[in-house]
Amino acid sequence: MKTATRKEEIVDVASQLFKDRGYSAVSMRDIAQEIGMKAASLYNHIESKQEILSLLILELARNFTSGMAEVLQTEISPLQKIEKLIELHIDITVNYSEALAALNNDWMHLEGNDLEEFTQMREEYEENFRNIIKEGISLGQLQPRHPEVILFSILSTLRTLYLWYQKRGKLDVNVLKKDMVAVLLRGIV
Amino acid sequence: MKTATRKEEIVDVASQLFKDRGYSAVSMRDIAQEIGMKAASLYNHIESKQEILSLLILELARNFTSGMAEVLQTEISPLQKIEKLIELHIDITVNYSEALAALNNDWMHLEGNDLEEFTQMREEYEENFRNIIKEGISLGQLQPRHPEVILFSILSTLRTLYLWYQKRGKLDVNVLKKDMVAVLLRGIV
DNA sequence: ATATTTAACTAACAAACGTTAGTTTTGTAT
DNA sequence: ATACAAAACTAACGTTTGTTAGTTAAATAT
Repeated sequence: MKTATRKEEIVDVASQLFKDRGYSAVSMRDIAQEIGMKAASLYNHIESKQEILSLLILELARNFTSGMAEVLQTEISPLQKIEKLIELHIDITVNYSEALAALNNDWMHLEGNDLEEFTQMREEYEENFRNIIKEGISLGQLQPRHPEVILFSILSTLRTLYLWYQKRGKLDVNVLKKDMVAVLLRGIV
Repeated sequence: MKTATRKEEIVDVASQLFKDRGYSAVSMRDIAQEIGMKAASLYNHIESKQEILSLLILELARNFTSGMAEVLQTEISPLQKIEKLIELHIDITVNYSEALAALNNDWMHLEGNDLEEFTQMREEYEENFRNIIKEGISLGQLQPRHPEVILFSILSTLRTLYLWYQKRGKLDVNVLKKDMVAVLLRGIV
């Protein structure tokens, strides 16, 4: 992937290292070396190591939030909304798998307002998802099981999809969407 | 939980900190302070920070391996084997949720032989699980979908269950087992 | 060509890291 | 009471950490 600016390149390279080793185990010297410069030079483009993490995670979180907003304002059934959300996760996974790793594993290393903003977005996202599930149960479209269990089983699969998509990365995106929707909604038996 | 020896207490306290912040972000001084001693004193009981991680992860991994072995040698159908494995994961989650976090998030910080041993156990476990799924498909007990997708959707849910079990930790274990089996096997629609 | 900005560099900082050495306290057995 | 072992302590080590200051090279504008 060609990165336009140097700042974007730094964030991009950092995200790959974060995915493999985690935020705390990656030093500024590691990032610099991977690019081919000295650590001090990074600071001509970014403010701090924190800023890299913040850029990675918050940008992606806003992506999820706006995707959810779009689904919510579409006039379709709860079941169709869930399908749309599954597709949203898959699209994001395919395009931002490195940043997704940081979001999943290193969000707790955000500081101050960034941390607050993230956790709030995450809570809201889950709450919206939960409400869709509850509505689906009310309408008889979903099995009358504990909404929390349903929400968890769907989200945990979608959130860790990035780990698998790269490893067995030959699957076509549209095939993957069809299969995931089928497995998550209709089970495997 | 009462811990018999001081070594066990150190490992136990460390596992809680690792769960919240990750291995690399937790210092020996953090662990010591939580217990109420100085960092240097830890070395009267353990060899290194690495040893703590290794004890946590490898012990748990062997737990999964022996659980899988037990399921494999039982003469039941593939579907029933999958149910047994779901219950195995839930039992382990309930009893070792802190160590599970380390296993999931910090295994890559294992070194040398420990890292090799872990990755091999993990590969074998997944391979065994995959074979059970394939057999289930052959027998017509499971939908004829890509085994990889089925394996992934089940494992990703079970592996991150520890994140949810504590947050909404009021659910009875047996209820949880029933619900998870139902959701994972028969879907939600 | 000259001046100005951009982005690299070297050197160094103070703090935190895992760990070791040597010493003192604590608990137990005789 | 004395001797011994276990487990705490203080002090310090050599590295590594994120980051700053000051300087030089490269690119751009006038």
